Amino acid sequence: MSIQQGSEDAKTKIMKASKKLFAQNGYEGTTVREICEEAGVALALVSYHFGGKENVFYALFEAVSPDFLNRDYELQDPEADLRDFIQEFIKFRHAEPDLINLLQQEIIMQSPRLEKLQTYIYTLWLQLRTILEAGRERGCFYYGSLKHTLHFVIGALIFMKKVPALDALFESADTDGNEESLEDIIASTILFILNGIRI
Amino acid sequence: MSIQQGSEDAKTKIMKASKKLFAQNGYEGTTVREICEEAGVALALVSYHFGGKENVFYALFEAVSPDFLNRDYELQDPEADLRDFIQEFIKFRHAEPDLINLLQQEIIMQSPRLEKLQTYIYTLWLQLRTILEAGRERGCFYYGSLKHTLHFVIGALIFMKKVPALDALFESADTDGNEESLEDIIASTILFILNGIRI
DNA sequence: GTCTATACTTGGATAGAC
DNA sequence: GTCTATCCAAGTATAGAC
Repeated sequence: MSIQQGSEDAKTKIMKASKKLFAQNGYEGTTVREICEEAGVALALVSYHFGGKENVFYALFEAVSPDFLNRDYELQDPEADLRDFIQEFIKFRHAEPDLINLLQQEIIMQSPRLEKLQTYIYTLWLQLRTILEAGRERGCFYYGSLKHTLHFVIGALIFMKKVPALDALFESADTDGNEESLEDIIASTILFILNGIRI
Repeated sequence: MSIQQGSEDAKTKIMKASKKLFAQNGYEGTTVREICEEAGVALALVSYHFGGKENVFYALFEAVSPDFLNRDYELQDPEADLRDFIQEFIKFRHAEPDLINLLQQEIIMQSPRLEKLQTYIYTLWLQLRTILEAGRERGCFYYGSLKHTLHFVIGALIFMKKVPALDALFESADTDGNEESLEDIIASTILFILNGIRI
């Protein structure tokens, strides 16, 4: 066994390059040639290591193990659970922005690849649904339609993307020039969502 | 001049077909061949009438004149303005779901076509921003970061898509079997957003 | 204005040398 | 395990008849 020294192997390079490019230009908007050029390896290596473009895509998600996916909520205090859920989601989003970005694209495009990703997505949003339901039962939360509320919350959590075409819209939005720490973002997201459904 | 009788001309057929397919499979996921097949016309007619695939795309947005884009808010009562804005947006979304869907995809994918669509988008969300700012100044609304609040509200408004992969998540979410009238959706969206930012 | 047939381009995957 | 060179499929756009 050889110690990893200096440059990584082609497989790793391909995964890093593809994560970046997929997030930037989408799955279909990215070519294998671009990936290999970005990775600095030969074209053939995508087929050799992964067996095709599509498998590179799946490998990106398999490589990540989001701890919070397996988090078990006690549901004793749904409001605290919801705060925790939002916090964990935003932390993950912050750690893996490209992956979240890519996932978001795939969801919106209803890509045929979603089926194999269903496990990740479904588990995640099911936690949210369970918390929301428990909260309503216990009288912590108030909302009319669970379905719509899920849409609202997911939308608020997932839609956080830098859109060059809209930069001017958000620019100088908060002129006090404050830094946006991760904590600030978490706090204001929790505030917005909880206010939206709290009695 | 001839009266339109029975079947439309190829140009209209192409626009209808492409709106449907673009919304369903995305711009890049749709081929000119598919469009012409769906429209029941010959392949060459896309180039003949529009000068290429991309111009078909733009034609879809040029054809629509969303009245509410030019709506002028007095800002005397920001809360009422916001209610009105949400209502008008959802009504438009309901009337042109394919177009909103397509726009949403393009935004998330940061497509190169967004530049030419900027006019529509920018005007729309600028109205929202203006209302939010006026509301904060007048003490109707409370929120920490304008930028994040814009993200939340836009996310809540725009993310409303049937995702087959997540159907089971929303299914039987509201077991009371109520019909979802447009008014219900509007009401619950207004409720969620206003609660989120109201003092 | 609409058709059929085809040219041109690009992208994914493979063969075979090293 | 990585490379270069090549094949094949699919997509856009064009030419030319009707």
